[in-house]
Amino acid sequence: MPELPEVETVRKGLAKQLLGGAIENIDLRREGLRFPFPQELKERLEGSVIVSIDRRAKYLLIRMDSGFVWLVHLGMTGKFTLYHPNEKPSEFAKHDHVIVSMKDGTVATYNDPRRFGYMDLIKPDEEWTNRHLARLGCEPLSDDFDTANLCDKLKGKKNPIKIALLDQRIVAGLGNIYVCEILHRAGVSPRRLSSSIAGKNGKSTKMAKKIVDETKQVLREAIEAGGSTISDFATVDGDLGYFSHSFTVYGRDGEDCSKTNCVGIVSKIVQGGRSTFFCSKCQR
DNA sequence: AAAAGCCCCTGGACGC
DNA sequence: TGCGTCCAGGGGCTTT
Repeated sequence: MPELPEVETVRKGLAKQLLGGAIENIDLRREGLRFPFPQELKERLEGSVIVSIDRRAKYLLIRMDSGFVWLVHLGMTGKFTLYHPNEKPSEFAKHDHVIVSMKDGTVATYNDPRRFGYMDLIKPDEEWTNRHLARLGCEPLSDDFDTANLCDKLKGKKNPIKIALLDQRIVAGLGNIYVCEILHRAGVSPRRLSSSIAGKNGKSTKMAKKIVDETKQVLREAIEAGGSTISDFATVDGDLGYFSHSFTVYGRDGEDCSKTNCVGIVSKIVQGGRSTFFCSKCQR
């Protein structure tokens, strides 16, 4: 469930408490999540010190002093919960699959009912060849993601823009909710062909610029709000985010379009097997 | 090569 | 209260 802003919120929460700490023990309470846990995950991480916690797209990259990187994807329902040394849980909850015990007594549990999450262990200097990271497009909040970059990626594409923006090779970190919101803010129909947004002869379109601008804007707002919440996402501290109240189209089918002067009604369609919410009046 | 479809999994909401 | 059905924010993999 977590999209980029939520993962960013989790990253900050984890970093705040775990940075500089040494991992004493990792308890893998099942064989794996979506994929089996890497063979050496436990032994390579135990005893290591966490030197930084970064985010790439929706992945958490927990970097060790040994040069190894612990990659974590939260899937749809992955959640970390942190316990201070003096508030260790007496027993573990259902779906607590990974328990990380730090030398200072801090405990982090990874809970994931649907087990769509996954973990990988990246050897030193092998980040750029990792199967999850190698083909990712640029970070939407970086300067690399601009109108020219987007148009270049969309050039000649015959799929709907909604599908393209969900493709992590085009731009990395957007999910279903934020793509709906971005297209609504940008006034672009989710059904519009990607190639029509790319423009012709290297000339970009106003729609592409709107999409880029609104992408950065909505992500910044959501990160600011501490990530959004729908049903079962909580930040690493257990606090809920409030950005979900700011969704203008997601989950609002049947409601009046919230755009000033627009008299449309939000509708719900299915694209690529997933729900798209949009206003056919102001999104063209 | 690109696009479309399938699948992994549990739980909550809803209808009867 | 107890079913059955549908749906969920992701992405890797296979098929066309």
